[in-house]
Amino acid sequence: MKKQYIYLLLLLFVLGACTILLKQDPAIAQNNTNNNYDTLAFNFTTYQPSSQNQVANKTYYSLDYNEEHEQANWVYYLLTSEFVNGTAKRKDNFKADKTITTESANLSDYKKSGYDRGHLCPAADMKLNEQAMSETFLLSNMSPQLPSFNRGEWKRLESQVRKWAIEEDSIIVITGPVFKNNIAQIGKNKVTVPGAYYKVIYDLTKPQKMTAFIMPHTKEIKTFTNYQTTVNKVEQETGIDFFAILPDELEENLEANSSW
DNA sequence: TTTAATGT
Repeated sequence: MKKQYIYLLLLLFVLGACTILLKQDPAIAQNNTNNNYDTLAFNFTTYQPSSQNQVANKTYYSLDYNEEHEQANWVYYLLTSEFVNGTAKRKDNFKADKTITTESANLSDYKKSGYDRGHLCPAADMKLNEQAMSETFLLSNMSPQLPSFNRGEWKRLESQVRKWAIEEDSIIVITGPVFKNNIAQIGKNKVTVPGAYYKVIYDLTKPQKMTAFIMPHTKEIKTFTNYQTTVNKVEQETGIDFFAILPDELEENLEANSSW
């Protein structure tokens, strides 16, 4: 009888140790639980960028809402092959984000503005399930984009990011506007039409690497590869601090290079 | 092709 208790205690101890070990790196630990997508739900704040305004957490991504410009400073999410290869279909159910305390932009702001409701987190990155897809249509995830930009070179960059997610298994993606040389303001809420957009990509698997893009928001534009840059450059342009949790030396090294 | 949207 006593021996059985000892074995039971031993088993519990081992299980406990395993749980603690798996929890050490949330983003990677989640990736190991292939069949439970709820753990991919956005409960990792480890690599969240510095916030300037209201952070709103969605199920599969989070964003920092900038009331002055009526759009996010950044959207941030983990992109895996499961998200890219999902089967959820677009429903184009654009809607205001009622969780934004200062109120998000609304549908009439964009109506007949001549600008697309451009997704910051693309709908095609959230094919995992209906809820994931639906949450990308919140107006807090939108930025007014020239149709030629949104459906052209920016779209091609978004496709490339999805290819990287499949190649690398999982990557962290951060996307947002650069509020410099802004083009216009649209609607009653005066939604800023930004002068440029950035993307920051971080592959956590070893060897770790980062890359970034800053693309001018213009009709005339070169192939997106011409706009590849470093995370440091994006920090300079936006004032956002990315991956502050990394050890300083690693952060400096990764952010100074565009090693993709 | 699908993806990303607008207008009817």
